Amino acid sequence: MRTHKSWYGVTMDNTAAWAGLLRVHAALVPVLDQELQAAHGLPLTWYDVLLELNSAKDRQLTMGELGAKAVVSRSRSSRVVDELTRAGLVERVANPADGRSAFARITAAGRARLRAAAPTYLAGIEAHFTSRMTAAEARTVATALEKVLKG
Amino acid sequence: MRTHKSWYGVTMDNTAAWAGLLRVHAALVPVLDQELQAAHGLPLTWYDVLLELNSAKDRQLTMGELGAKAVVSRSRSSRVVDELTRAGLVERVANPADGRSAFARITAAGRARLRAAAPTYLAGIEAHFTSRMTAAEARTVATALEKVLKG
DNA sequence: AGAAAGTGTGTGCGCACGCACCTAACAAGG
DNA sequence: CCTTGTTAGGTGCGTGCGCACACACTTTCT
Repeated sequence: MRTHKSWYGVTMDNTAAWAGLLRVHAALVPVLDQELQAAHGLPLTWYDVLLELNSAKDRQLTMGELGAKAVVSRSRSSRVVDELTRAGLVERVANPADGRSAFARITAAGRARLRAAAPTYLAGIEAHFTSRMTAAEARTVATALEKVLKG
Repeated sequence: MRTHKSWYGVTMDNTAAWAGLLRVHAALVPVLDQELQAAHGLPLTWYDVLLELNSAKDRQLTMGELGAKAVVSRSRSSRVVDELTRAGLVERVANPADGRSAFARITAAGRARLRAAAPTYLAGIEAHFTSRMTAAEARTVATALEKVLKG
């Protein structure tokens, strides 16, 4: 140990990657969220849930699946789906195979809203994140973080 | 565009890095926070603030500086310093050069607590994050994210 | 010096979030 | 069929968080 200054600090080489992740998250999430909300009235959470539903089989997911795939928790997902339902972007549909669970399915309006908002989000990611690094670095970051998730 | 499936989704190559960052953050922060809290009664926010103060000149920082450097906002930093003061890990000391501002300075007890907690945090980062990628990848992630912050 | 503009902090307030619990519905075993 | 255990989902509740405001002090300008 103690190969670098302040061995118990996140400024150490081994932990610089993690420290950077924390800072970048803290810095960029509010910016992207506000850009998205200002341009399309969509909170980042709504976008994430809509995206997950849209890419799912039959464009629907149970609450459990949604909570597992999305960034937010299951209980939070349930409330977000409530809001999205009130906004007409998602509909709750009963699960014939299991009376306990109900699917959340994205509506046509939801898909339209998602398609409209996507360019804004992508442009924000590009402007604030991806454009600050090389393409090779972006690929490395992606593969490294995916390996972290798989573990 | 449309070089990959679902061009408006974060699963696209260009945005995979950002998507991974969001997921990894959501997955790991609660884990590391609970590990740290279970072992040393330190929330991750406390650790971050203590670390920032400890590495600052004279081991003290104004609220504005702290809010800028730490992961949390300035207003939140003020309250965290309150809690840390109550716990005896930080003390508020008046700024002779400016009557409005007051420094938050880490105490000896605070430094001891930080040094005790550090191995746990570092081990957690290693176990859940760094060990899942190669050393070269970790370096690339670190440099890429630092470039994002500098921009 | 006095007034006006600017800047650093603390704090009331509302919002987003997750945990723990509760209920309803399935599954297993007699 | 009834009982017991298990699982999915909704919801009350506490908490962490940042915004916007208020206040105190400082700086600048006349």
